[in-house]
Amino acid sequence: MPAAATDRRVRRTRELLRRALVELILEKGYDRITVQDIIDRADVGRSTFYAHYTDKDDLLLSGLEELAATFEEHMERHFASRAEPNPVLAAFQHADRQRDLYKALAGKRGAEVMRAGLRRRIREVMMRRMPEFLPHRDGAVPVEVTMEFLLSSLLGLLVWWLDNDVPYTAEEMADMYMRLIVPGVKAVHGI
Amino acid sequence: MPAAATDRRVRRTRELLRRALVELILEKGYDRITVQDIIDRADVGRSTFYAHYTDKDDLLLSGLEELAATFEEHMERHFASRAEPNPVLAAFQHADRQRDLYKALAGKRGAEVMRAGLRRRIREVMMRRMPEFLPHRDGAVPVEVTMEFLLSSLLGLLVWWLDNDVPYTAEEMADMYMRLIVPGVKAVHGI
Amino acid sequence: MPAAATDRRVRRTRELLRRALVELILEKGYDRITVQDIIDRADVGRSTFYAHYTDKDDLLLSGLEELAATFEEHMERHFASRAEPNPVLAAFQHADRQRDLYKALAGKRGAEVMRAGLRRRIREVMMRRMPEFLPHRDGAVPVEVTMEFLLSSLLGLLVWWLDNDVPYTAEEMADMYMRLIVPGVKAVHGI
Amino acid sequence: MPAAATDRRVRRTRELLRRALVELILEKGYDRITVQDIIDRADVGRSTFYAHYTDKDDLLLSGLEELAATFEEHMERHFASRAEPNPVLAAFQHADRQRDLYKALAGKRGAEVMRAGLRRRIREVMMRRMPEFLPHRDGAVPVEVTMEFLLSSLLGLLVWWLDNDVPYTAEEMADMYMRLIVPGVKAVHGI
DNA sequence: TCCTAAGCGAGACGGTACGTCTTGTCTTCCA
DNA sequence: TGGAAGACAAGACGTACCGTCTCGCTTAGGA
Repeated sequence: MPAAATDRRVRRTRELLRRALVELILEKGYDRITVQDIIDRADVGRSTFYAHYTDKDDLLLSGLEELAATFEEHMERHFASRAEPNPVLAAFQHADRQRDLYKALAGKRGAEVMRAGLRRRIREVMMRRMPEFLPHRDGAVPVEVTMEFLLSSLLGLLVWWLDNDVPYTAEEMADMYMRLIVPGVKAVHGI
Repeated sequence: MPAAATDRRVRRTRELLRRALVELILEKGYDRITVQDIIDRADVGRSTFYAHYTDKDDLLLSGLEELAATFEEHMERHFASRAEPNPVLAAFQHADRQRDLYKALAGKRGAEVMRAGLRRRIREVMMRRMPEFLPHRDGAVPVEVTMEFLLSSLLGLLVWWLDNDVPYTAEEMADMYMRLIVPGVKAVHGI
Repeated sequence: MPAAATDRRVRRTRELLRRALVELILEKGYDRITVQDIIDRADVGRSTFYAHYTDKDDLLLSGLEELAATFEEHMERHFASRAEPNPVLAAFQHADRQRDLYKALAGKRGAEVMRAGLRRRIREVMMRRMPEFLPHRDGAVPVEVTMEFLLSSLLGLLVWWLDNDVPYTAEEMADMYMRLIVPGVKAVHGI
Repeated sequence: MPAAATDRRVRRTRELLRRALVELILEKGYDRITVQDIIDRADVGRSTFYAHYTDKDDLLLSGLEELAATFEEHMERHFASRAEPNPVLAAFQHADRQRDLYKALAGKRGAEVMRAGLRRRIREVMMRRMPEFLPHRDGAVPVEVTMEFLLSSLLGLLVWWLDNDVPYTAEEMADMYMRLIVPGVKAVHGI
């Protein structure tokens, strides 16, 4: 079996479908898209679509994996090249450089299921890193509360910034976010 | 015209439909509900449903109006009876006393469209009140950024608290939220 | 109980409904008419309609009774005033003088149920009169066959004449019909 | 494109639908049948029905085309095999051999729209053939009147014979019909 | 003159069928 | 042998009518 060639074709088809989905989301919003729209745009047969993805949602979420992969790379470069690396800044920068993709996936034209997946992933990362910075203290706010707080405010600002094309740079957004959260977190966790 | 009797019947039917929707959301989530489910539960004819609401969404959003109305009342009582009234606390309390309704409308089984509506409403209230407390200053974070920050973190914590039945009281939640945001807002806006 | 006045009102309402139906049939055909159309045109409440008739069909068929009644009168006058009375001619004349009513009830914009009722009624009259003129003979066509033949051809010509506003007089139509059927009937029944 | 296989499937589906309709008409009459009844009986999806026919009426009328096609064949065989071919006899024979189909389509359980279509088709055939046999003469009955007369009486007798399962053979019916009409037509058109 | 019963309008309602739309499965052919 | 074409079953959608119903208003005899 010519495995290499097959792989190439499979990859191509998947790419066509993903691209079509992103375009269509930006044009009319995830909810108004039908599978028919996608396969027409990708110029692919109906059965082909279902051979690769179980769902419209499945196709969408496959985009999340892709995004996460490129974000990892971006993070590594960021940490390698900076004296004071800041993951929040890295996130805003990454989003800025792939605005359309981010808007399609996380923005208001995107799908709730996508935002939920994004949230879960970031939460997982946070759960690994946070306890180290925010040791539990008597009388302090529980770590999980602080984490939901940080998560919601970060995602809220990020999506708002993207959706409305707010004219601040990634650096400005990250800076403002930090200035808003740091004092409270310090006060509450006594660091 | 027999307006009074007709009004009474109309009100009753709408109430049946709203109640049925809330029950069903809590049972299986908004997205999996069909109009047929709703009218079966409410024991109402299909055409009757469409005589009152254009949509499943329309019915859902009518619940938001209702909620907003009862919240107004709650707020007034709260401000009348307290030495140091706190709108955030009032919100957590109101949600606590109508947990099921709030979970159905704003929770993860509810609909995105509902959360968006809720967000818009709260934003409007904030837009009227905030500028007074957060006067614009050179070098400060723009008010709109602070507002999105406060909005996202408040809604994020509220929905997380409801959805997961996190065992803190409304008072504790409001207190933790305030402790997390106040220092940052003070620092940034110099008050 | 104020019976007289009540009767008057009832009669008026029924008349309004019948008139509305006939008008609407001529305008857009029986099948495309809804009960709502009728009561709007008659300016009558929905429940009033159903208080008087069970159905659109019921209202329609009530017109048949009315028609039959006026036809009876017409026949009597016809027989009283003519040396050689001819029921076929009487029928064409009666239809001619109430063209609109006939067209609405029996024509192509009318209803099948109406034509069937008309056919049944005429058949009943024929069944009482025919055997006298067409005594059963060996080898002859059975009376019932002849009767269906006469019935179909009479109604067919009558409706065709009305629906297409064919420019022959009632007298001419009756005459042609007679000239077409008499020789055959005479030959077959040996009279 | 897999045209052959698709064609086969399409034909099969249409056949299933037609068969289901005929069965249902004979069971409960055209008017009482719903599209749901038809697709349940044919074991076909709702959308499939509407992919092939716009309507219940459309499906019904497609049966007329089918009938006309088989009638053409029957006529040719009849004319080829007989010394004195008679179209009227051919019609009665054809109906006799497909009694159920004819009863469903043209009978009293069928639809008015079907009978109207049948009438129109036969009229068209007659219009091509009649003038040749019935040349216009002064004082004679106009050809169109004679034609409506022949059409109504033929269809009337045919449908009556089918609907009531009248125990005469096709030959007897054709013979009686001819004996009833020929003398009149001869007398009137002087042939 | 008031009372009261019937006829009536208005229109909400439960129910049923419609024709449309989308989904995910399947079969068949083609490259 | 994988992908394209597209027929198909399933079932929800929003619309259109139907026949039932409840409610007050009007009206004209009989008290």
